[in-house]
Amino acid sequence: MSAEKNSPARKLPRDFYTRPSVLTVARELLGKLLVVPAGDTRVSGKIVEVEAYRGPHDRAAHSYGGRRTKRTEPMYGIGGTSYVFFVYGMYFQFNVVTNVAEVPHAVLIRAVEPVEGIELMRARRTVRTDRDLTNGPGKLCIALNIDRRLDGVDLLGSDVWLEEGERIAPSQIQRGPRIGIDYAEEWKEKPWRFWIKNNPFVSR
DNA sequence: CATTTGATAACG
DNA sequence: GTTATCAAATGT
Repeated sequence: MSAEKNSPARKLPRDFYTRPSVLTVARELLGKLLVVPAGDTRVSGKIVEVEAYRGPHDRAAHSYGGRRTKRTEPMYGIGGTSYVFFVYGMYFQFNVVTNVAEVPHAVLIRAVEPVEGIELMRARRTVRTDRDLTNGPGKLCIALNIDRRLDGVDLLGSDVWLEEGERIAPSQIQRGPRIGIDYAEEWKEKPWRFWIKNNPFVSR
């Protein structure tokens, strides 16, 4: 496993992230592999559910209205930067920043399917079934050990990154409204959540 | 349905 | 500086 530990050849390139449409990037993130190294091994998961946030216009985005604080700063970085934030007093959420610098768009990773390091995930999460390991945005952060230390890091670096994965046919992709943003008025109905049809690891 | 705390905005 | 409000969720 150490031979491909950091497999740079499969890492998604900068221009995957800097494209202008956050919706396109969100859709194409499905099937990709999210990797977080753990010592000499890797813990990873296939992305099966995402949501796009398109600030400053999107009322649901933390960058709504151009809000720029210490917390939201990473969103203004270049595409391919990570944005990890803390919510509800106990959970982290992992996001991939898209577009060019100064345009605060991001994609929230809502669920992944465990691929590598499943034993480590089980140790970190104490749940009955493997299905509950990573089927939610807060859960996957615990399973993959994603926290504040990964906020604002470069996804082309070696702390956390994304790799080429399975190609998902357009017919296998479903879309619908985002979750947990009841305060976002007309923006809450935008169908900016994408997931892989029938995948058991999509959040409930 | 209770939980739990950092970030943020609104004060003064 | 201090205080009040609330949040891209989860476990039960």
